[in-house]
Amino acid sequence: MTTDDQTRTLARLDESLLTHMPPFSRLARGEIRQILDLSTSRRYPEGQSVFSEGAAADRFFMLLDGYIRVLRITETGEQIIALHIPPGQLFGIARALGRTTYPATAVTASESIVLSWPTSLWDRFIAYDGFSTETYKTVGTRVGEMNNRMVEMATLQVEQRVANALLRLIEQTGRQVPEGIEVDFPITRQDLSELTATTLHTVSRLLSAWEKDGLVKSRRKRIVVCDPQALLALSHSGPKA
DNA sequence: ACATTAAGCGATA
DNA sequence: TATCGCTTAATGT
Repeated sequence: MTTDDQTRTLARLDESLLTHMPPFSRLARGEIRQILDLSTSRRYPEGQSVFSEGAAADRFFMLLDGYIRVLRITETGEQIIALHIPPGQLFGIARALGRTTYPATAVTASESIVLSWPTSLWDRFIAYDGFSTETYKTVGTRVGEMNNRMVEMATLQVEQRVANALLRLIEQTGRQVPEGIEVDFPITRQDLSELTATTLHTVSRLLSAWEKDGLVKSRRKRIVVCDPQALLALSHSGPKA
């Protein structure tokens, strides 16, 4: 929110941008044209805040490219990462949750292209064929994921939590590379620790140990999973003897 | 089985 | 050069 090329609309957007995004895939070309003409597109550099927890939800968003990190801040100022959002998904859809403020903060995990609309248009969007069923489907998926993570936090040990988090990351945002599957955006040990409720030190030690056993390969801000099978086995093995 | 503290090192800007 | 990401050891709970 500090430096602004604020609401700069990029060069005229092509309809094909949205035709294959689930919330809009059932719409006619003309409808998509209208929707695009009502939208504002903006590019965010890595690490930029798109909106903040508690702020008035005056807009809702569609991620065209990049990755969004959804996080909350605790009373003591620590960050908790709730989930990551891949391209093609809506976010900041407070109205879908019956809220007038954003329930969490959204930060770009990598350079991102974001489309947004005023929340006042939400009811109009809901009327579009397939829009509401698709958006509630993604809401359901996210709630389910966070629910699973709650159970994990309460029952699993740190090593298994981190293994699970890594598996989900490559499943949702993985990119095939020669050595294996790489998390598609820059991610630090600190980030991974905020995802799994542990410390960056523990994550660092785990990754070092896994790397020695050939399960992963990591450099600064980049993590490649070489052996998902072994990681999966680790993720649901009981406490160590 | 973990967290915390501290120290140090290479990469990055 | 200063900061950041990362590693490791030692120590505490």
